[in-house]
Amino acid sequence: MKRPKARARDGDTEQRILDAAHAVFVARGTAGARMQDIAAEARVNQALLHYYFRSKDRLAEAVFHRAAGQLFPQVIEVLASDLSIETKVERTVTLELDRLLRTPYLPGYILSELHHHPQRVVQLLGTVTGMPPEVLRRRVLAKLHAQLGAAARAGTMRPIAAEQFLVNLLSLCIFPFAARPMLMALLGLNEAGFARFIGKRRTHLAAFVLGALRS
Amino acid sequence: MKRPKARARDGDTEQRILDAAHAVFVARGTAGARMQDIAAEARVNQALLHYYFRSKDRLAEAVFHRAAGQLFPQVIEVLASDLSIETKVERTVTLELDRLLRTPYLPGYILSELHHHPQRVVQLLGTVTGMPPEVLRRRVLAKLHAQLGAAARAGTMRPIAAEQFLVNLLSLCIFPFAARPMLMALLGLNEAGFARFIGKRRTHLAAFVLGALRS
DNA sequence: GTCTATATTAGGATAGAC
DNA sequence: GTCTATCCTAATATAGAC
Repeated sequence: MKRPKARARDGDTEQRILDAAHAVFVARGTAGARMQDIAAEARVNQALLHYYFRSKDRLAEAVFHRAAGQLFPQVIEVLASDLSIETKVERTVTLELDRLLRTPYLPGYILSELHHHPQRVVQLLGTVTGMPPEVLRRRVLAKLHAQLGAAARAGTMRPIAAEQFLVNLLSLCIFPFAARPMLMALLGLNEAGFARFIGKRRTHLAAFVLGALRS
Repeated sequence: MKRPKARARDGDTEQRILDAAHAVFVARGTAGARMQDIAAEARVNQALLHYYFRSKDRLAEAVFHRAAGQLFPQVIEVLASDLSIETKVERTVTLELDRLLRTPYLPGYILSELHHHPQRVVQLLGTVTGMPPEVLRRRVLAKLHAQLGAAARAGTMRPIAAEQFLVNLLSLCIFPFAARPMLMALLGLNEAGFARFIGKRRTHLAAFVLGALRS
């Protein structure tokens, strides 16, 4: 039974470092983060960060990878499933808003990282979802395309391209968090007010999107 | 007629520096940007950056301020006006998508900066719009609230909170650009493909939003 | 595995000539 | 206003003891 010195009750060191790095990278961005700050947050010294992760860059990648992994698989699962469009909309909204309310800063971090390191998008879609981008695309978009097309032909929904549908849904769920500082100022909300706003949004959004689709 | 040495045909130095700084800050973020790179891009030496802007921080603020100023006033103008809700939606969509198509990286930059420097949001709303946040809020939200309320009572639209309406509209327009690298990979688009996607979106979005509002 | 101490470079900022 | 040269701290990374 191999086990390191079992310091305090903090779980093992590598995890502690990852958690600390997550906090610092999210707050300051990869470029703005300081290894010293991460070490302090993890209550270890700087050398140990390099022992486990070799360089700041690799540590940043590890953090990004883990964060992205928490965020995407669930939604993809839902959207690629055989559920009805109505259920997909409702479930996606609930799933995403509840998830993001617990980590409201994640979208800002992910989008910021992707903006400054577009090469990470490969890692994001590939490694995180477990399938190559083309497969992911086929699974999700093809399914939506089929469902939306059928509904349109049946006359129950007005026609909409699967891509626009997908982007609309993601926009409406994610943007409020990505733009949170701006929206809080614009709408005059504090943390609690923002949470209430999202709470109302949980019921509002499904109605809004389904209303837009209904013919 | 005061005029500096009139180097090349580049406009004056301060402008050149601002433009160069814009390019570098947008690409790498404030923390990741290097003063040396900005100097090179502007074809001046590093000392001159400090002569004009005193410090990297002030230069970053100047760039952010200018960028934000290009982005917001127009939409605010439209949304606070006396135009009908329908016209506001159509005009906002067209205005925003056309504007962003010319500078698709701007939302990523602005959101990234706001995420890492939330204090800039004050500057953003205040200085950029020319009015204090509360006034801005009253002007835009009060107007929308009145219009949406009237339409709901008249039975022509289903009820919707002004805040949700505003956030929905902004989300649908801005998010695709903020998440551009991700969406391009997810949808399998190159630059041209993304532009076509947005082109279709110009007509799609107005119909989508107005469809959602119609009772 | 974890630490202290230190090497080394990078990068923002300034002095001072022109 | 613009340049060259340089200062100086901050920050990543490594060496080597324990």
